[in-house]
Amino acid sequence: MKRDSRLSGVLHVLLHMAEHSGPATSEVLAKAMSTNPVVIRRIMAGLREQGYVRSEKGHGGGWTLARDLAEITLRDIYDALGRPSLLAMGNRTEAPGCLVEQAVNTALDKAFHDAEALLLARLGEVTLAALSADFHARLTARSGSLTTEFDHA
Amino acid sequence: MKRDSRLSGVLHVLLHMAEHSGPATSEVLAKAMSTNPVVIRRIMAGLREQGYVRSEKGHGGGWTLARDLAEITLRDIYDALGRPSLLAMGNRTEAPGCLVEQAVNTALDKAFHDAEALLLARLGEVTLAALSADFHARLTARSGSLTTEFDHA
DNA sequence: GCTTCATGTAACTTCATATGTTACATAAGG
DNA sequence: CCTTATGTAACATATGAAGTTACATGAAGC
Repeated sequence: MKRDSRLSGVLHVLLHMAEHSGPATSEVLAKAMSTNPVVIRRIMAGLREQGYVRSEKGHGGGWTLARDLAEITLRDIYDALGRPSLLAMGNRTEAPGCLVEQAVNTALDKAFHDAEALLLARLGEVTLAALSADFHARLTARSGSLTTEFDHA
Repeated sequence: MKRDSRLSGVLHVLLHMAEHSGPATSEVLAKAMSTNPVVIRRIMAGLREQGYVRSEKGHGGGWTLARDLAEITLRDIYDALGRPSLLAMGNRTEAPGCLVEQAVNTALDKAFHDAEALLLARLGEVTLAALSADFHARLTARSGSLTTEFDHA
């Protein structure tokens, strides 16, 4: 199962934007994420609709945060991405009339639902500000300069 | 994200085997699951190695349960399948040296790990016997005959 | 023995989807 | 009006589950 890394990617981008003064272009963010500018725009489009970021065209344009990091939880970002399925496993739906399948699916669904609920609750507890604070803690722990550590490549 | 339905499929097959007197051939199980016999064999191969089922070739051959349903939990089956990833979401690993990515991944990993642990715990609480009991309860609730309800098609 | 029925397995195709790329339209500075 | 940026469609690629075909292996019945 290939795992969806969009949530991880978006959070990465948003934190980089927070460290960036002024609008950050898709190209700059793409370089930092070793990906393509179009991928950045595609991911950010959903966030813009939800009001988490703003975009501006033309000279001096790019992406800026529209809210304080303390107001955004990981759950918010997950929702803004369209709530992609969290679990890699699902039920067969070939024969929903089969009572055996119903028994199996009912049991699995319960376990799956509980796990999803816990995960969503955990994501709701963490703000981007907390992640940013963790980042800065790691930064000082390494005693490196911001610009140096900021580079990926 | 396409979801892996092997666990659901295997449980379905095992419960059908429990209702089946004598060895069930891959072809019979495949028909009940509306899939291909080879898919059945592929999935069952792992279970055989773990001692949950036996297979016999030739006339009168097929698959039989090697243990009591009460001794097998959903977690056991999950393990026998090779513990495929439970979560559909993962971390980017493009720039593991990036402190921003480290902060993001640490937070996500924690949430993911908690959810996985809960799910595995839940799976460990449910035995195949419990699922079978649920199936039989549904059967009597519908007041149908076993042979009729057993058919998918 | 030989035929038949079944599993065992490799190799291939198909399908879904995240990800990456190209191309071009649109809008805002200068 | 040229440059810079986003916006988006269209296409390409990669991965992995699921399905299929083909053939080998082994056990029962004749």
